[in-house]
This record gives sequence, C-alpha cells and structure tokens, in this order.
Amino acid sequence: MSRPQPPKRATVHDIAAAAGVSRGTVSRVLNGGYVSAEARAAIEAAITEVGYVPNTAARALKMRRSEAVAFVALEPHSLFLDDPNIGSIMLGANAELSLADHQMVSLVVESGRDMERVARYLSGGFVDGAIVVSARAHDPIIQVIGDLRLPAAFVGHPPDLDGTIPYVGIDNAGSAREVTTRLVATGRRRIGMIAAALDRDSGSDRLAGFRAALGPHFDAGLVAEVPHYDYGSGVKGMRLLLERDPAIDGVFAASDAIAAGALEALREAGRSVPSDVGIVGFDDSTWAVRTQPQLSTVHQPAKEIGAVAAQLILHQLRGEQLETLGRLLPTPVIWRDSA
Amino acid sequence: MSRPQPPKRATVHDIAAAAGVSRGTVSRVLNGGYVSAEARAAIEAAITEVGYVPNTAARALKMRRSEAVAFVALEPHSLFLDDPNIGSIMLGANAELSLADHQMVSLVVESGRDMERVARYLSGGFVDGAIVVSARAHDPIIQVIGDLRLPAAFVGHPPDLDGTIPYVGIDNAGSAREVTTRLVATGRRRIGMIAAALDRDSGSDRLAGFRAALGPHFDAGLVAEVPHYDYGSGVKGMRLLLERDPAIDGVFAASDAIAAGALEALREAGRSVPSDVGIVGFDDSTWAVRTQPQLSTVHQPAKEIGAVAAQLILHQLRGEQLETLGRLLPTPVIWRDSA
DNA sequence: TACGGATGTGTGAACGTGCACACAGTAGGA
DNA sequence: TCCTACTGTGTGCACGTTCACACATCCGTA
Repeated sequence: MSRPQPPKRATVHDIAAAAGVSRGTVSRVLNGGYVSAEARAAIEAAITEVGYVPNTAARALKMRRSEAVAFVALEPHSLFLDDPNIGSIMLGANAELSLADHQMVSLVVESGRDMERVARYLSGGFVDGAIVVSARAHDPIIQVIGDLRLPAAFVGHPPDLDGTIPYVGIDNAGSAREVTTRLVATGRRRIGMIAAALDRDSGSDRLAGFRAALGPHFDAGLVAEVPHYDYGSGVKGMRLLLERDPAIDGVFAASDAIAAGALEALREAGRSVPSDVGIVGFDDSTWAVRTQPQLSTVHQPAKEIGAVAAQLILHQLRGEQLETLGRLLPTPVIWRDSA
Repeated sequence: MSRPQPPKRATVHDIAAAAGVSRGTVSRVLNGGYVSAEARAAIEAAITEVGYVPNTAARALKMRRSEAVAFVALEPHSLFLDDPNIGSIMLGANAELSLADHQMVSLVVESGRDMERVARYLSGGFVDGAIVVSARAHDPIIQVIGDLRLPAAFVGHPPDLDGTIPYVGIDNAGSAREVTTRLVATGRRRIGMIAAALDRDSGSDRLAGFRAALGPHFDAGLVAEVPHYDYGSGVKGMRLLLERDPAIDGVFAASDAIAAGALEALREAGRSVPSDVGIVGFDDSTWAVRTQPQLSTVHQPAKEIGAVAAQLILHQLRGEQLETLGRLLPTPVIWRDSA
C-alpha cells in the first residue's frame, strides 16, 4: 500500500530563499503588487533557476476556486457511439470556457461505481461547476449539485427534474412537427416514424412533435419504437414499418443514423428514395451527407449548445442572475434530397 | 472582478465542535484508528447533522495524491470526427482506472491557449498522471511531463520522441503489411494505397508496411496522400488513383472512413467491388459493416488500448518497474467482402 | 518639524486535510 | 513495584498558496 512519494517540487519558499526575500514578495511578483526592480529581477532569476512550477491545487484550496468546470457525460457508451453530437458539444463548451480561462474536465459515468466516484469528485472541490449531459433526477449527481449548490447546467432537460437547474437544448417537438408537416405538404399520405430513446426527453419530444403534426391522421401503428439512435435500429425499424404497411410513403427518422439504416432497409426492399418513400432524419450529422441520396434533416447546433451550457455556468460563477432557466436553440431544417 | 464566495461548507472542525471531540478523533473515524464506540456514534451523528462532505482537494494537497489521471486528447477536432476509436479508448481507460478507484478526467486541446492551460493544469497537482493521445515531441505537454516527472503513457508513439515515456499502440506497419500481402496473394496486380495523416506515427507506419509488403513492386505513383482519415479524403484519394492508373485493381485504405469514401468514388466510376477492385480498410470501425460490400479491415482493439494505457499509469503510481517501455497489441484482420 | 501618501517588504494566519507525537488510563506479567 | 503493551484522545505541524496587516523608507508639502 505504501506508494512512493512524487519527487519534491520547488515552492515559493524555495524561490524566496534563493532570492533572499520573503514569500510575500515572491507572491507579489507572481500576482501583482509593489515590488522593486532589483527584487523582481532576483526573484525571476530564482524562479527559472529552481525550476518553479506553481501548485494550482494549493491555490485552488486557498482561493476556493479551481477555475475548472466538469463536463459530465452519463451513459457515454450510447452517447459516444450513437450520438455524433456529443463530441461537438464538448468542443463547443471547451472553446467557450477556454475564452474565460477555465479548464474543462470531462468525466464519464458508465457504472454505478463511476457514478459514486464522480459525485465525490464533484463535491471534492476540484471543480467550480458542472455541465451534465443526459441526467435523470434520481442520479446521485443531481443530489450532489443540489446539496452543495454547485453551479450546474444541463444539456437537454430531463423531464423529471423540477425547475431549479438551468438547461440548454433544442425544440425537439417543434422541429419534429416542422419536418413532419413538410412531408404532409409534399403529398405523402402514409407517414410513419422510427422513434428512439423514448426514455429521454429528446426521444419522447420528437415523437410528440410528430404526433402533433399529424393530428387526427396520426396512426400509432405506423410508429416503430427502437431503443437507440443507431444505424442498426434504423434498419430494424424500417423493416417493421414496411411489414406493417407496405404502402408507406413517408418516414420521419429520429436520427440521421436511423435514417441511414432505414435507407438500407428500403434499398433491400426495392423502394427508391425519394420517389417511392420520402424520408427525413434528425441531427444533420456526418451521416446526412454520406448517404445516397443525401438526407433532409434537422440541424442540431451542437457547438452552440455546448457554448451556451458553458455560458450558463460562467454566469453563475460571476454571480449574475440568469434571465431564464432554460434556453432552446433554433434548429434550421436542411432540405436535401431524401424528401 | 469580485466573484461571490461559494457557500460555506462544513469541515472536520465543525463536526468536532458538534460532537464535542477533537479534529483528530473525527479524522480517525473517517480514516480508521482507535475510536471508542460512543465517540464514533456522536461523530457519525454530527456528520449527517452538519451535512459534512469531505474536501478531496484539501486531502490531495496534503497527501500529494489526487487519485485522478488525466486523459489528454490533442487535436480532438480531427480525433472525434475522423477517428471513431477515440471514444472507445477513453471508455477503456476509464474502466481500468475505475477498478483502481481513480478518477479519469479528459482534457481536450484545440488551440494554443488550450495547450498552455492544460500544461498548467497537469503541473498544478490536480492529477497524478496523464494518458496522452497523439502528441508531438515539441508540445508543451511533453515538456511538463518531463520536467515534473509526471507519470505518463502515450497512445501510439510519436516517432520523434526519445524512449523515455511508456506507450501503447498497435503494430501499424505489420498489419498494413499483412493486408497488403493478402491483396497480392489474391491475384491483385496494380495495388495502390490511400495514405493519410503521414505526420502521425499511425499514418506513416501504415504506409511503410504497405511499401514493405510490395517490395520491388512498390510504385510511388500509386500512393495518394490525403490529410485526414475521413470519408471525404477517401473519395478524393480514390479519384486520384483512378486517374493515375485506370487499371488499378487493389487498394489499401488507411482507414475505414477512407475506404468508404473510396467505395463511393469507385461506384461513380462504374467499378464494382470486389470483382474489379479489391479494397481493405483499417480500424474495424462502425463504417466497416455499413458499407456495401462490407469491408475487410484491420481490427483495432480500442478498448484494450485504453485499458493498457491506464495500466501503464497505475504501474508507475505504484512505483513498479515497467518490464518494457512500449506495448503493441495484436490486431486481427477481419476478412469480409470487399477483398 | 511634522505629517500624509506612495512605495516596498516581512510576518502571521488561513484554506481543510492527515499524520506524528505526546499523553493518559488500564491491564497484564516479571 | 516497575516495565511494557494496548486503547483512546488531543495538539501541533505540514501541504503550498494568498491575503491582511504591520512596518519601514522616501518624498513633497504645510
């Protein structure tokens, strides 16, 4: 159990000793204040001489601020594999935090053990705030955030959370309604949906929007429910729809990956897109432009989502009042060739 | 500039006061030691009463150990978009660190500003070690790791690093040689390569293996160099090869994404795969089974790579001697339909 | 001469921990 | 009776930093 001590590092004391001044003066050189020219020179020489590297962790303890913000990804397995947006959201958040000189640290939660450890980490004083992706209300993370009043922001808002934590997302229902309405307007009559991830707000809201757009013409039999947003689910979902109604001529897929899978199933069934069947996806991910034909889809401003989440944290850190708890970002619909 | 202080938290002192004992006794309850039954009971009651949450950061300062390991992704933009493996590597590393109760924190470096801040973070005492993906020798990260003797491990070994930092990777050259040899063995005569990311070890080693396999038959004119491992590069690279030699009948693509792009270009040129042209990819990513035909490719054990990188760090933290500096993991070749 | 302000420096305390040490009481054996 | 061992508790210090305060010097002005 006895682990080796890491090598001894130079501290402000060492610099002070080497330069023949006190720690206070060294601190003033590092952080600003009145210092004479010769003292400054001696100290700067001493710093390079002893190879001083400031211990930010000690500063964080004293200052009660680490200038670090956590990016917590729950269920990262499905996120990283099925959702091409998570990377962009991360990069968007990082870029925004970077401008404010804050360090983003990403934590993934795959197991219950992870969950507990991450909760400890968040409450341990290592970070000043947390961006949380795809949480549920009963997660210990939420508990920690509530108990410590840790500044936080959710990406997509869990339906089972009370309105106490700021969030950013997109209008899933509205976008779904918009693309579905367009399918109707272009003459599609038998319109189905491949709905996924109904246990998440994104999934259920997209289905709700689809349903709202069709109104009285909504037919529950033309909704294929699949677990995830991935390609394989798309293939299975489309096969199911074709089986239930061979005359189907329009499909709203809950993600681009699903749409790509659906195209595959349609190809194997001998249907051509968009002449026989019109299909729209969701995400505007890299899938959209790689399929044949290219997908009409809903553009997710992933980078902006990350950036806004970061801003929500930074605002709280500055003690500013948030004007609204939630922010929904616009989602332009991209019309390409598949519908 | 004056930021609000975070709400005051309960400390061991508060517990001690509430329970009528000294800090030392509280510490013994938390960390083990001789404590009387009534003292323990009083302290445990006090802990829940005042809502105590241990400050791990303070413990880390005192112990000089944070039990956290950084996962540094350089150039994450291309990594996350082009390289489907990075997510799996992360999850593999996290799982392994999790078993040892260490927290993995991922840091992305996109800009020079990021680079500097991450270097500061690594040297600030927040982490005990670092897993670094796709570094170059001149990166400040390397400097920091060297200066502080921070335990580290590289994923893939940069060609311009001296042998001082442990690494884990795959035998890119050997695998490339193996698949190329197979192309030859199945009767392909005009074999080209779409080579990418030649400034990284993975890219240059794959090209070297290809070259070695062909020996005297190697023709530099049949190598199309593209910048990244992505789909678009595959399309362009294949068009270039077809232009240079319309009789080309075998292609080694440096990644599955490139191979998928190449298939697209071959389709538009009216060539059929594998009858006219045989093609092999690299990565065994999700691409491989989504293309038509499915790709023969080199399987990258991404999860294991992450796990081994984590082990390399944990070994160093335990002060154990590493038997070898580098570890190359086996890469089974998956033969599907494209060659 | 005395005083106030600007400039420059040193000292002590604190952030929240964990550990070494000192000390006290009890019990057992030589 | 003394020495040792074990249990139980409190105090002081250290980790490396920053900040408040005290103090010291110099200059210009009343």
